[in-house]
Amino acid sequence: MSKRNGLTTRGNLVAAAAEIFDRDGFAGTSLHEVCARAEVSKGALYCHFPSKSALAVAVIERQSMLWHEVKHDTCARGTSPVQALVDLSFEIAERMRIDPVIRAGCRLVLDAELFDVAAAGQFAGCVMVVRDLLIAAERAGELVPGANVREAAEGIVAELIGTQLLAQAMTGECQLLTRLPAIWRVRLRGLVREHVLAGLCVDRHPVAAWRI
Amino acid sequence: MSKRNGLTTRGNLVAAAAEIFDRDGFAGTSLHEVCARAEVSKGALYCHFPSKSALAVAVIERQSMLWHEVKHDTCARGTSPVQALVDLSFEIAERMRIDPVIRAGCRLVLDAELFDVAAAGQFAGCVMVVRDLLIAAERAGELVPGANVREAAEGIVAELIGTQLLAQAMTGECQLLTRLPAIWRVRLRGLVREHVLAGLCVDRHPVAAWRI
Amino acid sequence: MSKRNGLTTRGNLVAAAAEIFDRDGFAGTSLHEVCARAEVSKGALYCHFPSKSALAVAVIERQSMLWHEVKHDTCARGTSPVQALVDLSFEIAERMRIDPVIRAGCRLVLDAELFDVAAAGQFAGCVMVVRDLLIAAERAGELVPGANVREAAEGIVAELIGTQLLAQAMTGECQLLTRLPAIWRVRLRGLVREHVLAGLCVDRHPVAAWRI
Amino acid sequence: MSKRNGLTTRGNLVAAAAEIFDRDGFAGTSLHEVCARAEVSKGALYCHFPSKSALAVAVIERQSMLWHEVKHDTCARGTSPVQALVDLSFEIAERMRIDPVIRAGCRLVLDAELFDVAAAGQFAGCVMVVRDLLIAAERAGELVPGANVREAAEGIVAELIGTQLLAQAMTGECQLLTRLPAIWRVRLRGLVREHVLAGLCVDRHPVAAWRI
DNA sequence: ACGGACGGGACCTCCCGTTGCT
DNA sequence: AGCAACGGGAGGTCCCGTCCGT
Repeated sequence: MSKRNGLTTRGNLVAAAAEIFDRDGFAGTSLHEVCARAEVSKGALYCHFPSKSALAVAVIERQSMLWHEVKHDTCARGTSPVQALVDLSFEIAERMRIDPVIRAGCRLVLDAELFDVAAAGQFAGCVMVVRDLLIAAERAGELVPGANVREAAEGIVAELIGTQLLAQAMTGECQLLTRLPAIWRVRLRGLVREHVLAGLCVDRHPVAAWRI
Repeated sequence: MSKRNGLTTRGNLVAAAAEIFDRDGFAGTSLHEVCARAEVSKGALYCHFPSKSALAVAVIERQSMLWHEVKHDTCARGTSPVQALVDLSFEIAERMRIDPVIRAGCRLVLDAELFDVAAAGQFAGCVMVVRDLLIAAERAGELVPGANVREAAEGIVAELIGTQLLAQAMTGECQLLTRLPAIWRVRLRGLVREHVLAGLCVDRHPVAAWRI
Repeated sequence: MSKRNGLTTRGNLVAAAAEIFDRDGFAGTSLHEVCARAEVSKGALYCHFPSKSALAVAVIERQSMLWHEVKHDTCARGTSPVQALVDLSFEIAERMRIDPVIRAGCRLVLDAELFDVAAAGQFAGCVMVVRDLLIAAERAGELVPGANVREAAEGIVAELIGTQLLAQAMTGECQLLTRLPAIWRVRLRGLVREHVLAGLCVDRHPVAAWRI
Repeated sequence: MSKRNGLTTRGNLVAAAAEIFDRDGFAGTSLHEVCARAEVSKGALYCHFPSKSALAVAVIERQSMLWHEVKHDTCARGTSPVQALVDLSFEIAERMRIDPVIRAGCRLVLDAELFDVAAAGQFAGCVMVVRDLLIAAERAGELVPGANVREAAEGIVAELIGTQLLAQAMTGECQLLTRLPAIWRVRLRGLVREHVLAGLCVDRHPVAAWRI
């Protein structure tokens, strides 16, 4: 077999692990299958990760990086903060539907207390991204006075996650995307000023294709 | 060992399984440990459940029964439907904190697609309970005109679940109870009439002790 | 459930055991499946047989009884001893094809040394039946002078069994019946007098239907 | 423990498996005991054979190889084809008595329909070896005119197998060797020309020691 | 005679992590 | 860096035989 780059091997392993963690959970995942999908051998895996847990942490960390990439891409469009928040939610929903890294990360944090630290950082990062956007919106005068930014940020993320899980459990598929407009209709009422709400586009803004 | 009743053994197994499924997930749970905790042997388990999956389904089904018990108990107090809904949410939150059957059921439905049918029924039952209360509230004239009952029910359940998961992942504990007032403040705004909202008690109503 | 006769239960168990021993061998047979097929419970089985081995021995003993039944039926037709021997072989071949008791008995004697005694008696009985017919033929002057009756009897039974196994292993089915004429052509040459051989009907003589 | 060669481990496993399959049959064999006898661990076995069935198939395949080795060795002596056939039968009989691979292979093909393909190939190979020798004998003018070579080959193998099984079941030991002269006396009559038969040595020709 | 919960024990499978070798 | 063989162990399954109750 041709020699691969070390980084390539590591990346393949994380990608393969994300897919199978997403499908089978942490305890249900076999490193053998991960190696087979990444087309490397067990020895190679243990060259990069000292244990199964370390591999899972790597998946979670990669998910965290994706969070910030998404936020950066969304903000780069130059829309208003609230609009950026809505767009961000669509982007998150889309990724929860198809990106194994995101899906696996969400699942792993529920699977084991081993990952508490990583998991906390993970969700905290997500909440922080939302809160930062809300703070920016507050500074831009888009929020109603007296809005509790921290509470709102946590509530938004919680509802997104809950909706995703509920939809997945009940329909077997993820329909978070189709529920987003209704969610925002409830969420933004009482949080965003009327005139901002009127100018908001609560729909999907396709961004440029992003690599898996 | 003395001979126990078959139903007692079965109940012990479900209770023990709920605790360990809750702690370790489906794939991470060892039937050996379940048997040890229930103080029965592997053979006895095999008498009642043909497989690990069947045991998990039994846990989920028992959770569904608890849902309806909770609803029944809550409605039996004779309060208004909206108040019953709020009280119900506190009851659910409390059980999510301490009742292994409820916790395990919530976790199992995320663990395997094997349980899709059971899981769908499970969450569907929960949504249905909420929706029934909302419909009763609508008939009692407690809701604002034009309220989308179905959407609201799904949104409420989704936010409760998401909040629970988020709190658990970030803090290691479940703090759904402390977040409920804030959740209802957002949720009921625009759904329930002002005068009803004013008379609402958004706090915990301890019910009679319930057996595990 | 209606009360069954004790003997009926025992007979059902032997019949069910024969089918499954035939299919799965001794070690591969589950008493659970035997009980299910016989529509009795484990307790009932252990009322009649103290162990799995005892059940197998009962199957073998029943097979021995069938051997002698077959011989009796065949001799009752009043043909010459050599003709009776040929007819008997067809009857044996037919039963090896469809009678679970015979098939299971043949298989069990190869499965465990636990049954050595029973097995020896089993095959010895079969050889004895053949030898008795050969002795009768010798007395009737149908054999060539100097024929070794004992050797011939063992050889005949050995070839029948070997042919059965070979055919079964190679074709997945038992074609002993179709090979019998060729076997007898070789076997009887040098054993039976020419004029007897000329009058012999080497073909299947269907006897009256026999119960399973 | 010191690292062994992969092929050595595999060979040890097949040899150990042959012994225990021979003694206990397929279903009655414990892979734990196989591993203990081969002095390898379960994991090592799993590296070479994905399942118990695969291990059994490997035993059968090795037996097939032994068949052809035996034929090759026998023919290499340069005797006449019929003499080679007789010598081959003694070799087979000897191996059936002491070679676990041969014994296990014979037993496995009766144990499970899983091995139908392997079993068919196994016995077909044995029949083919005999038939090839008979064809060579026919070309050498050693057979009587009109001899049915195919029928004779199958009959010979069938009688050898049947005799082996019968002797084993009745006496607990294998006495095929002692019965071979009598078998050949019957078998070769009417198949081989008189003058060839006269010069035949129907006795054991010890070959060079062969490795297990 | 019969039913079925029950005990305890292996069975095969398969997994995680290590080790010598390339 | 990467690999195949390997070690040890535990998991789920299922089985045989017992025991109480009917």
